[in-house]
Amino acid sequence: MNETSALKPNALVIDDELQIRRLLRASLEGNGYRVLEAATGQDGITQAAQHPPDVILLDLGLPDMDGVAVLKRLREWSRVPVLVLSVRDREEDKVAALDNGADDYVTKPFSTAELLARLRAAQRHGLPATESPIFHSGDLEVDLTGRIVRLKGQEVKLTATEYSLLRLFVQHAGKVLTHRLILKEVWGPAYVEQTHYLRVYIAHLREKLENEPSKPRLITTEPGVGYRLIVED
Amino acid sequence: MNETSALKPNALVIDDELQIRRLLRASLEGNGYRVLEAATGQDGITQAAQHPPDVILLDLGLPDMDGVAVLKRLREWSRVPVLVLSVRDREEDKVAALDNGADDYVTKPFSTAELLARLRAAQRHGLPATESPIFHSGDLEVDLTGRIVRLKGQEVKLTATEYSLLRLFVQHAGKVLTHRLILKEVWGPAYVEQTHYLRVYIAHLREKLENEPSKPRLITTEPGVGYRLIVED
DNA sequence: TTAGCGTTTTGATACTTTCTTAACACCTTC
DNA sequence: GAAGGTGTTAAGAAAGTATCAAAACGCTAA
Repeated sequence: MNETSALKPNALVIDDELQIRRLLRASLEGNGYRVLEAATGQDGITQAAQHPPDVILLDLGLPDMDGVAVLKRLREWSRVPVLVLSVRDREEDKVAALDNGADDYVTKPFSTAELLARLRAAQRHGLPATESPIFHSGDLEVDLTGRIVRLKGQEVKLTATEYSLLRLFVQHAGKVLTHRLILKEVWGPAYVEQTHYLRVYIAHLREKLENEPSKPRLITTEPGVGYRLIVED
Repeated sequence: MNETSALKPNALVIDDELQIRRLLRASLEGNGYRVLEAATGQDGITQAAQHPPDVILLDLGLPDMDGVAVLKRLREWSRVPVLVLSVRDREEDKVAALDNGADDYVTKPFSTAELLARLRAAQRHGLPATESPIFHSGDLEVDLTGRIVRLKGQEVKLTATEYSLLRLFVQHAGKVLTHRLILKEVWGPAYVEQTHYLRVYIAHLREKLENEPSKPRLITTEPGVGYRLIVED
């Protein structure tokens, strides 16, 4: 039974020097990041827009535009953590970068371990300490981060398997999920033929979540295909 | 962001050297901060709890306790931005501080302008200004700043492990915590498989905190998944 | 250094919940 | 009314959980 795997964070490296990019790619990939690269400020902005990264490493000495200008442009629409890398150690450069939205300023040459630690610190700022997103449909409420299911405000107890089935439906709310897909996601690839498991557990969920389990309104059957979670509101 | 901080942010300086405190006070007051001071780690923690500051400047070389220990204690209940000041320039000191929740690490001697800019950057991560650091649920009361647990007003003595387990629950009150997560946080990553530890200590907590330990209402079991602290009121 | 004490770790066993399987009823379509 | 897919129920098997208690550990004070 598989868990939702924590995805690798994406880091975007904006630096014109190939050597630095290589060094950073090696360090970052060795520490669980997926790395995107841009050699110019313009390209960096474009990439950040197309594939929003979890953190940006920005060199100040770019060929096409000033690093602080890149930062300003980014900050017009994004709050992604930005760690500035620079050979310049002048106070006013640091102040300018930090006051224009940089989360940290690291002077080259830098120690890899320190850089990674500062990166982790910067990433913490990215995550807002907000409430968890809650899925609603009719009387049903599902808090995916708290693993809490409520019906008309009242908590419903689900077993591990029931919950992981419901979570799959919530993650694809409104869409038809085929038997095979559900079995693969909830029980694992070896179980794609065991459609009777699915029937038993769909019955359990309906028993616990539907007003009239024999007339399901929440989890509907798509005969010959699969099931679907209906979204109301 | 709280009202006062919009006008004059409070900065708490934790440093044993009078000279440094004077220097920082001058710089900070000259730039619109209201300054509080503490000469020891213990006093710093107390002051932070009593007058929640908007930002903390923490020296690592304190006489009474290790700076990182102060940081850890603060992070048990507060997310206030902390800027570490230190004469130590060693990589492992920086990594330790940053990974234990510091927002930035500045090596002495520092440039005042840079320090102020880093301070502004740290403050931008502006975290929800101080909720009450005392948690309540039913008869239970947990004071995270003083590490005090009360039941119907009466203090309950918990061992170090019991407290750190309870603290984890309080910090994620209402949410289901998986066995693995709890074991990783309380015992360390090497113990994620030792679910037996967890059972024993959950039993201890229930024995000390529940009315009827065999019918737990406070710490509930989510079979096959983990445990959860129930929030009442 | 050692004795004593509270805490942590380990082990054994009883207990509870969930999973798996199977048997059968049902409904819809041809 | 047969056939295929679907729904319901229940029981044993398996997995996970609670509890008690003893052993090992580590700290403090004599």
